[in-house]
Amino acid sequence: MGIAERKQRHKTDLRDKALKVSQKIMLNEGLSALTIRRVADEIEYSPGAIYLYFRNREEIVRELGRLGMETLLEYLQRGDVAADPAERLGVMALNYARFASEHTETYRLVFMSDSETARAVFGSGDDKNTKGSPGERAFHLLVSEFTRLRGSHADFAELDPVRAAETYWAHLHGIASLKISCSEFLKTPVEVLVETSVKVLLAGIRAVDG
Amino acid sequence: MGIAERKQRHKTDLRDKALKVSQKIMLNEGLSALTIRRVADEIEYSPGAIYLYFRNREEIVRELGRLGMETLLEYLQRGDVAADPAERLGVMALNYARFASEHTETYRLVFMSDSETARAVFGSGDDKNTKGSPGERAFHLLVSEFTRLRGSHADFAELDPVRAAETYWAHLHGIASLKISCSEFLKTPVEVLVETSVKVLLAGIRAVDG
DNA sequence: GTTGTTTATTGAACGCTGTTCATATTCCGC
DNA sequence: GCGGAATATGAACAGCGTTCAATAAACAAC
Repeated sequence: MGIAERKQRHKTDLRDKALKVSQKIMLNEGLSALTIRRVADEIEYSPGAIYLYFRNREEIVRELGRLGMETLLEYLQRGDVAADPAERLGVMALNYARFASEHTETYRLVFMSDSETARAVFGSGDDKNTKGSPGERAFHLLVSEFTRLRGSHADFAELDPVRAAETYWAHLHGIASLKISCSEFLKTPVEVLVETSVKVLLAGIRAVDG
Repeated sequence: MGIAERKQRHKTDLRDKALKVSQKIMLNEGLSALTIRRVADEIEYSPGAIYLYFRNREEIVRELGRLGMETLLEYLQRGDVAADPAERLGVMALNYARFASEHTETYRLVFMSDSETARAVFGSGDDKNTKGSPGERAFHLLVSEFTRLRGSHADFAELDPVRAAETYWAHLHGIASLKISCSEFLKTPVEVLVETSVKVLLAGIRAVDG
């Protein structure tokens, strides 16, 4: 049945093309420029054809969110260069901030718009992806790093890895998103803020939980 | 010249009414339900009339942001009940989180939408309001509390109040906004997260800057 | 190769949005 | 009462997401 296959391939090809175009539009002109008619124009189909591949605009946005989250995951994984868990957490923090500043529109889309989008990224997808959603995997990176930290330093013996990871992430997200939505509010450069925050947080966790 | 006054009063009355209605709509049905036609309907005027009182929809949203920020300011000022600076910072943090959860839509509008809105809230308004914008005043509350903390505890002698306030705010914002946009991501209840974060941050600041 | 059926695609339409503007109405000083 | 200014309207424009009857294309069967 090569025919059915070919048709299926054509269909997913078109879907991918639409997705790629959508991402290009979002990155270049912002999420508000991402309209059904615009995507249809770009792939040289009629607006209605988009609905053969996506339930609605929201589904496109959600997919872009997932794609973005995969990228964030890659950024975080580059923290592996360091040997010490604490140092790795520092590198991850800086990479997190770098992702936010280099992919502002994506970051906005995933973390600062309606909760439906976030759910698509963090929710354990229906697919039998055993590794979990990109959001879960990213969060797990932090958790396991804090677990490692607990094991390697006696000062952190009482640390709760999940709690610590949530605190860590929330803090990074606070810096990154404040910079995006209230750019002139934070006078201190983001890198400086992140670096000192990492120090403060680790010192604080050690003092409180240790 | 009673007539001109009356007309002016009528004009500002109508503007206020439109603003009040707009706020009601936003709070009850979300920002997306706030449309020009809807506001016009509610105050029983034609859609075009709105543009006699506001330059555009954005101006309405910005005003709602300012109003919301005034409320946040009130929430923060209730931290005055405590005597100790550190304790006051703790109360303020909890009140901040409470504001975000009780005025989710407003919080979203001010801190999680386009930077123009935030600029209206944080930017030193053109008006000769000597006390500064509500955003600046709110931030100043934190700064002065950290200044007080520095003066009252030898442990915090080297603390930079502005830097500390930024870190503090960013962290609170991180928790509040993550809870809003990725509600199921944070497993730990917000109050718990805020309380432990306050401890961690203060301990961390003491350890690093002290 | 022609037919019949299924699938893919279209283009017009609906109801909504913010915004503008010529028109109409209302009000005020004279 | 009259002229001019302020105020208000309602239709219009261009755009949006989305739906759907009508059409075109692709295929299977004969």
